[in-house]
Amino acid sequence: MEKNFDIDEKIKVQLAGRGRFEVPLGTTIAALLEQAGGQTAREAIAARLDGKVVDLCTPLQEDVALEVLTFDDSKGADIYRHTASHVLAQAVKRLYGNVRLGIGPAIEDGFYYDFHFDEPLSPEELAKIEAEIEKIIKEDLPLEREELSRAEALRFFRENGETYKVELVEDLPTDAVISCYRQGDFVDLCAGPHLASTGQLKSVKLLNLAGAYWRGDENRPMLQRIYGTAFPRKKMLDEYLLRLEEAKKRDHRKLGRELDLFSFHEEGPGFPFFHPRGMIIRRELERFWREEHQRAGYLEIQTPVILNRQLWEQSGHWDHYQENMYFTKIDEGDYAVKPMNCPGAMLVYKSGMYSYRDLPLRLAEMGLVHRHEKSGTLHGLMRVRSFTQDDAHIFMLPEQIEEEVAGVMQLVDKFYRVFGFTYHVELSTRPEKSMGSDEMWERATAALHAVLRNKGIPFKINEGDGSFYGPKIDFHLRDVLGRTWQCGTIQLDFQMPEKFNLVYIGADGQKHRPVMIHRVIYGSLERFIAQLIEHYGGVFPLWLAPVQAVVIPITERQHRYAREVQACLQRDGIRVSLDDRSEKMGYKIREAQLLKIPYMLVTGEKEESSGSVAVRRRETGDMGPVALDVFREKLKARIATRGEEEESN
RNA sequence: GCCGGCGUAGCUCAGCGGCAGAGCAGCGCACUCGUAAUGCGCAGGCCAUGGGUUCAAGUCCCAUCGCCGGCUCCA
Repeated sequence: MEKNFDIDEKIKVQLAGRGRFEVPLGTTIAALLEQAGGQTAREAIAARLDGKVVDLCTPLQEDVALEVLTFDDSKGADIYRHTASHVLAQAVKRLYGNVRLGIGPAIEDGFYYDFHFDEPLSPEELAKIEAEIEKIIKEDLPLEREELSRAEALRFFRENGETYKVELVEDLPTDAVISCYRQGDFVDLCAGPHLASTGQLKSVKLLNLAGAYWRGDENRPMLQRIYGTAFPRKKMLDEYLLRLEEAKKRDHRKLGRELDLFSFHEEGPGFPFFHPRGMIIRRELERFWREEHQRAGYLEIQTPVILNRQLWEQSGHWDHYQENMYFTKIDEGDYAVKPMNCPGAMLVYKSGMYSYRDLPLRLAEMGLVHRHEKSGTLHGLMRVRSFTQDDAHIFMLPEQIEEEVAGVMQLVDKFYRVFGFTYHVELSTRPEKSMGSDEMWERATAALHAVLRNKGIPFKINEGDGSFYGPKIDFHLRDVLGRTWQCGTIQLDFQMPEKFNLVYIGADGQKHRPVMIHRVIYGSLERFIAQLIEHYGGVFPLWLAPVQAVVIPITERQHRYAREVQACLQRDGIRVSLDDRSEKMGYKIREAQLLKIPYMLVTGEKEESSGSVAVRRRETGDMGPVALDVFREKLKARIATRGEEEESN
């Protein structure tokens, strides 16, 4: 018991949602919450004290406003999982003698901890570690915060051989408060806050094992990272695991194979092969893209895949991008396979003479680029070594920046809307290493700002994350599983026009330098298709479906009629196949459902005699008979609208 | 590229020193069927590739290639 001479002194606490409390000076938050009672108090993880997040064991020293953090609060969830990561570290320390600790933060949906083991850990051992974690939770060890001096901290971690922790302490700013958290026999350097005790953890699960460079630097040692997650209720963990399973089922690599869309082969690692069904999706995406770009005033170009070395030297790629490029020789001359389309577009611009009245000039290109990606980074269609960018370069007057950027944003919005993606926007500003005058940067960044503001679009600023030639706006798609993908980007570029000495003739008859926008909407056709596959779970909307309808005759007697039905729909450009195998109708339907074909047209005796088809929809099942020409017209209309107005039948 | 794991039939997987297996898919035959799997039969393999250990190697060891989970990087 602490002796306190001011034991009678009271302080006033404003507890959010619960009103005012008066308690003795030095009362801990936990004690106050116990007194207050209620659901929130029981689920409390930490508290926000006048805006600062602190442990529940923090004593109250003055009149304050207090807010309880629970798992529902993202900060609360982080604290919960951060404590789980400490328990993981404790378990590992108990089980393995010679192990050194790296770092162990909470991340989205979970946590990890990095360890240096003498002998690599095998995945089977995760179960053992999990069991030890359970034990520590049962032990219900209180977490105690202690602050110590830099010298004390260094001595402590040096004595314990924790070289990584020593490095962390050494790198802390001189004025930093250095704190450790202790739970039983385990002490870890940590700013906190934490749960009050390990017993507050309920469902902790270790998920996988991976290598990770110390401090993310590929020149430093590689540690072993254990990933896990934690939830206050078993049910929440189960739901999360179910979501992971669901994501696995939607994996575009699996669906790509099952739906026969594309393949990869050892003969060309990272180079995708598109199959006929996959090509249909590509072509439909391109068709939509061309229609919309023509409407938006773009002109399409195509530039060569292989270009001379000198061009890449001029563009700066030779110096800055060489390790990602492929090279070849033609008649003794050095050439490179293009990793980007811009230099080609520069040459197209330079082949003409432009007046200010010709601008903006919007040159679009479905450009196939090749980039040498490190072998370990390849990932299905998401990360490949050759891909098609839906590129465009807009050459314009400086005063046209705002309008053009707004135009691109509008186009981006139209595209993502069609696929049912929501998205958020990020604005990246001038990085350390960059080119151009301050004035240019300010002007460009202000222009991007202005467009976002005028459109009332909320955005996040990524300070210093722009490209070296200009600021940019990135679009992050959110798919049906809630994952986000960086997709479209709009980059302002003052550098390329300079390097290539681009000019236009102004109203004053003098030569001026145009400004350029570099932008993509799909990003890369390959990656976008991968996203679509996962977003839709392979269930493509009618206009993208590789097979839009399948005709299913019930017996051989209807084969002739079935062929007529197929031919009738094919004449109008509908992608329709015929399943005339000697199988039962149920079997054919099952197969069509698994292939996610939008319409199954059952043709039996009744349909033949009435010139109709029995329509079965992928989503809703049997819809009953419809006259063939009525169905055909409806289907055509539905395909043409690209799902903008889904009809009921 | 780095760390760890994995490569067996088209696909999903079993076999883990002693004769290479199953289900699905495929092919053939029979069945002619009304909204998610008809039956029978037949094929299908340089067990990723190259080396080694062993009387004997999918199985153990080494190397290479590819894939998977991460790190780094990125459309």
